[in-house]
Amino acid sequence: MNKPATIKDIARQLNISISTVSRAMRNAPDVNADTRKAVMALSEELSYQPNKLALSLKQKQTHNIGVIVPNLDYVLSTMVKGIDEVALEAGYTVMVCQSNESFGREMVNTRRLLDSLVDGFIISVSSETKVFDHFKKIQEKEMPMVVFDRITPHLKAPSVRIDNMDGGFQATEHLIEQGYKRIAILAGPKNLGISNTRLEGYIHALNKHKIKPDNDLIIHCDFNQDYAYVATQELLAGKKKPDAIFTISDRMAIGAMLAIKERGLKMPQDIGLVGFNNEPFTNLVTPRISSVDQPSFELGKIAAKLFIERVHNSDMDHVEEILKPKLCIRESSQRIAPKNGRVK
Amino acid sequence: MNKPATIKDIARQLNISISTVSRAMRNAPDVNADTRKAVMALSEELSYQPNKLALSLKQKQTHNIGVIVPNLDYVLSTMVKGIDEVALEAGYTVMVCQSNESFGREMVNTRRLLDSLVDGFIISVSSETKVFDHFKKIQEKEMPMVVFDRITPHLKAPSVRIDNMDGGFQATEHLIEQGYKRIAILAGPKNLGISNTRLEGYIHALNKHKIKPDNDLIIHCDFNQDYAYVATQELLAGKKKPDAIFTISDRMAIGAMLAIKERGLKMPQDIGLVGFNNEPFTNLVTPRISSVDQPSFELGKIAAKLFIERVHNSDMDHVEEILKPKLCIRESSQRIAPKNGRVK
DNA sequence: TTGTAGGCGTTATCAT
DNA sequence: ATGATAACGCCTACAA
Repeated sequence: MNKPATIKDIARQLNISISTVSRAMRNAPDVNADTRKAVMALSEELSYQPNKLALSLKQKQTHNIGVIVPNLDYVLSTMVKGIDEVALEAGYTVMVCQSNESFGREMVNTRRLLDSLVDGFIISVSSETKVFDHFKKIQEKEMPMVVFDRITPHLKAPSVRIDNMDGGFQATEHLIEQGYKRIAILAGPKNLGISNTRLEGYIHALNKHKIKPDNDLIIHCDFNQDYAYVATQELLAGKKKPDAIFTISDRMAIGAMLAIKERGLKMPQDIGLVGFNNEPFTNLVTPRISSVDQPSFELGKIAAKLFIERVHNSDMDHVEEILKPKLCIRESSQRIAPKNGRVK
Repeated sequence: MNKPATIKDIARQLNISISTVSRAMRNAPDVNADTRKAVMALSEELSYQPNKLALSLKQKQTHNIGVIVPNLDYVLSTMVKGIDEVALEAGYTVMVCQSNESFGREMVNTRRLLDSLVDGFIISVSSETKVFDHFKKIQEKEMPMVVFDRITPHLKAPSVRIDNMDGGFQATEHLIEQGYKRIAILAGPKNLGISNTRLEGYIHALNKHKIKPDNDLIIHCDFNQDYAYVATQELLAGKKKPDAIFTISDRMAIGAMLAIKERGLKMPQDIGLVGFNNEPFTNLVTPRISSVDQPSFELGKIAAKLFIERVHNSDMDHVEEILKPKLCIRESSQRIAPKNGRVK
C-alpha cells in the first residue's frame, strides 16, 4: 500500500508549515499567491487527496447518508436512484443497505452506519419491523432522519410517501365501475402500513358505492407471488368466489394471475385484476395487468431533498409529503370499452 | 446533537487513564478484573460506541467495501445481495453506488469512495466505460479490487463471472435443435464484454452445426427493451427474415416479443425466442420465454469471498472464477415436445 | 496492572 | 502571510 501523500509531505518538501499548506489548499484568502501556486503544483504532482476520515473526525460530519431499504426491487431501487441523484448533487455520498425485510438485519445495518459512518438516515422500514428502538436511537442522537415509502406512525420524522389510500381507492373504484361486484383484496402483512392504507382505500371505495365489505374477501398474506398464488387458489375454490381481485403489489398480481389461469378463468371477462406499482412486466404479460403507478424516482428525489433540508432545520418532523399515484388501466380489468379510444 | 461518549469521558468519570479504558474495552489480557467491570458498566450506561472514524484513521482501514454497479436491476441487485451477505459476515460494511451505466458517474463514485472511505472495491463495469484510469488508480494504491459479472480484459484483477460463451452456446444450440434455421441474435453494445462473449457462443453453436453465420442476423443494439423492439421490427420487415431470435437479455427479449406479436407471428411455431438472465417475468408472459439462468446470488457471494481473500493475499490477479449458466427451456422456443414430460 | 506520550491527517486559534 | 500548537477519538509503545 504505497501510502497517499498528506499535507505534511507537501509542507516538508516545500519547507513551509503544515497550516500554510492547509490554507493554500482551501483557497483561504490570506496566503501568498506564489506559495499557493507551489502548493498546488506539488499536490498535483503527488496526486494529493485530502483524507476524508481525518476531516470527518475533525468536523464531526461525514457527508454520507445511510439509506436503509428492505430490498432493492423495482420500486425501491428506482427510489434509491432518485435519492442518489439529489444527494450526489448536494455533495453527499449514499450508503445503501438492504435489510432483506429482516428486523435483525435492519438493526445491524443501522447500528453499523450509526458508528460515525453517516450524518443521518433515509429509511424505508422493513415489513418485519415492529419495534423501532434502533431508529429511535438515531433520533436520540439528534441525527437527521427521513422516512420514505414505507412510513410508520411510530417514527416522528419528515417523510414522503405516496397516497396509498388513494391508490387503493382508484383501483377499487375502477373495478366497481367496470361492473365487478365481488371484489377481493390481497393485502400484505397486517403490520405493514402501506398494506393497511391500501386496504382502507379499498374499503372507502366500496362504501362510496354502497357495497358492503366482506371479510372473506379480504386476505392478508405475505408480500410475494407464492403466497398470493395460494391465497387466490383458495379464494377461487371457496363458495363465495370473487369476480375481481385487487392485489397491493404487482408480484402478488402475478401470483393471482397464475391461479386464475390455472382455473381456466378469463380476464377481464370472468374476473378482473388490478395490481400496484406498475412494474414494467405488467405491460408484458397476457393479458396486460392494470396497475397503480407511483412516481418512484420523484419520491426518492424528494426524500433526499427533505433530508438535506432537515440537516439545517431540525423542526421538520411534521413535514409529510404525499405524492399521488395514478391507475394505469389495461386489459386485465377493462371490460367496458373506454369512450375515447384504446387501452394503453 | 448531544454528543456520544468517548473513552475519555469514561476515563475521567472513573478516574483512570484513557489507555486503561481502551484496554479494558478490547479485552486486553493485562487489565484488572474490577477495572474492566467498572469500565464495562459505565460504557454501557453511557451507551458508549467506539468511533469508527478515529479507528479507521488510526488503523488506516475502514472495513468498508465499495461496490460499484452500473444499475440495480434484477440480476445485479441479486448479486449485491450475495456480496452483502458474505461481507457482513466478515465484518465489512458494503457501500453500493450505481453508475447508471454512465462513465462519468462511475468515475465520480469511484473517486469519492477512494477518498479513504473504503478498503477496496468490488466492481461491475458500466457499459459506457472504455477508459479504465479511475479503476487503475485503485490498483496503483494497491487496494484490493475484484471485478464481477461485467469484467474486462483491461483490468488485471481477480474476477468472477458466468460463462457467457457457454450461455450463448446453450441458447443457440437449443434453437438449432428445435429446428430453427435462421437464428438472429440481438447482442448488446459492441464494447460490452458480456455482449461479445454471448455472441461468440452463438457463433460457436452455429459453426458446430455447420450453419454459416449471417451478418444480417447479428444485431448490436443498446441493452434495453425499446432498442430491441425496433431492431426486431426491422429484422422482421427485412427480406431475410429470421425464424428465431436469441436476445442477450430478458428485457431485450420482451422488446423482441412485442414486435413479434405485433406482426402476428406465433411463438414458438413461426419464430423461436430465447432470452438471458431468467428474470422472474420470463415465466409470466405468454408464451413463457426460454432464458439462460445465471446463479446471481452465488456469484455475488463469490465476489465477496474473493475480495476478502484478496485482502490478505495480493497475488490473486490471475484468479478467475467462472460459473456455469443453465438454459431454462420454456414455451417460446420449444416446438418439439421434450422426451420426458412437460415443459416447466 | 496502570499511566504517559506520541501519532493518525486535518483544521482552527493564536501568535509572530 | 506564515508558523506553532492543540484538538478530534483512538491505539500503542514504553515507562512506571
